[in-house]
Amino acid sequence: MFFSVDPANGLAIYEQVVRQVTFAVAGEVVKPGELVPSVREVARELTINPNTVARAYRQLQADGVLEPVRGTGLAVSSGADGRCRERRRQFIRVRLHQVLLEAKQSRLDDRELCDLVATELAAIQPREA
Amino acid sequence: MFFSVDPANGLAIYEQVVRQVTFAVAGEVVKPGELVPSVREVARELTINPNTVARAYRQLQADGVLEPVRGTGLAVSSGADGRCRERRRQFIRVRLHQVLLEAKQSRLDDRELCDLVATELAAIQPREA
Amino acid sequence: MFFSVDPANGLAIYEQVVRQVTFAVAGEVVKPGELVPSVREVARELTINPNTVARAYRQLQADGVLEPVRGTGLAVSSGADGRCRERRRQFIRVRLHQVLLEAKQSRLDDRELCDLVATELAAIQPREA
Amino acid sequence: MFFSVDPANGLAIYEQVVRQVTFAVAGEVVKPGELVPSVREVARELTINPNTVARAYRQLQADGVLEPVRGTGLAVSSGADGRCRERRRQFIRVRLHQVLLEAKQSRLDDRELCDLVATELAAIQPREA
DNA sequence: GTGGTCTAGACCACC
DNA sequence: GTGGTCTAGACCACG
Repeated sequence: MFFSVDPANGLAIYEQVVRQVTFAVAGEVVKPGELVPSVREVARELTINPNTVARAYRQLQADGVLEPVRGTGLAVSSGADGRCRERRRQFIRVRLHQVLLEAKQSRLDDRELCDLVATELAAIQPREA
Repeated sequence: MFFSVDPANGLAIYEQVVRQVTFAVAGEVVKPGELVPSVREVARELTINPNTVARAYRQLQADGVLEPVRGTGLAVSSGADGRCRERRRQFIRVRLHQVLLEAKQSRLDDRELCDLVATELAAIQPREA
Repeated sequence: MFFSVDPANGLAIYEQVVRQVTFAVAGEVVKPGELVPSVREVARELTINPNTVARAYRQLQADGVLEPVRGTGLAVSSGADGRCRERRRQFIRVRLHQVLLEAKQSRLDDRELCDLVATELAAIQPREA
Repeated sequence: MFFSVDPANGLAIYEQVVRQVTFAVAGEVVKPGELVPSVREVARELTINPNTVARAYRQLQADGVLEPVRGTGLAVSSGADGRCRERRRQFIRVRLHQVLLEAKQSRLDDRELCDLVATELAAIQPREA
């Protein structure tokens, strides 16, 4: 299993699944043509409702990330990796923009904001000379 | 009026009001002891329901940011500015952490991530040397 | 001035004034026939709205505790001391009953309740061999 | 249903619900992990508005007494029993203190006060040796 | 089915 | 005028 969810996250569980799968494809943890775990398996593994997984997979099909293989399961669509990378980039970009804009609009001091960004960037990247 | 809301933001309107007021106090747009606009005034101004504003103001009282002045209105509590600044810092910090961690976990390339951060930081800051 | 109010008490200010005067009469701090401070004086002293004091005095007249002395002010009614003592007794009795009943209904342990009562009784009475 | 409300109590209905639930948890009528009756069920049972119940439950979440189980309902938080017991104790203690102090300050005779306390304590306790 | 949110409109006490 | 409370009814996302 290449993803997990946090039920007490505030975000909808099915959305967490959608994003996790999208990012897994973007990061080439699963490649086009490979099968993703079945709805039942994911539900059992994460102890969430199968309906919730089904809903996520339904949206991923609508997104063109997954496609059904008759009688076998769901596979990552060909070319989905590129699209997922773009989606990941957009996602990160928008969220970054939001938080930085919000900080600026709240009249947070420039220096304090830069400090925060630097600190958090460093915290994320364990090794960085 | 020192704040506004976006009804189609995804976030609850009352939460937007709570945050806006908190940030306004943090940025010293309103200072301790000063009255905030009345429930009805805010509701009229933002064309939202008075109950929604009342709910936000109620939470701000629970947060120790506002306090009632009987028959007069709600005023910023003394010492609320410091607490609001801390709350603002925490808020920004957590959101930054979330998005950066998410980027890292999705195996986004370090260089691409840094480019994004630099770009968005520049976009936020009007003056660019 | 033989009483005070706490604006941030939750209870209405005018009710606090009513009760304080009633209890002052019951405790013979002011006796029948004596004048109570004027509306303006009380308002100035407690820095509350004169309307609020007037309202309290109005109710005290309706209660038969105060009566107007033409051109002079308001005086404690004759016989008001007895009535105020009875009112005070009732008031305390009812409030005691409420809190004890509530404690019992919430399944608070008998022993813990008795401890609380004893402790608070002792705290009230500074000297008690 | 392990609680009830009195609409004409002076206290806000939602506050009565908050207190009843808190005391029920303190008295182990409901235990951590167990679900509390749904908003709609309580509203139907007590014939009050669902919004009023929702408001009480919202505050209980803020108090850390209840926590949402997505799509299932609200459950008593783990460790809430201890906190609720402490809160119950504080609540009773403060109310006792208020009424006793008030009695003392109104110069009520010590003997009369003790009589009142003894009488009401006896009235509360069914068994009387 | 669950809780969460919002709107609309009403009544209250207080100043 | 102010905030506080309650009711009524609607829509949403989630499981």
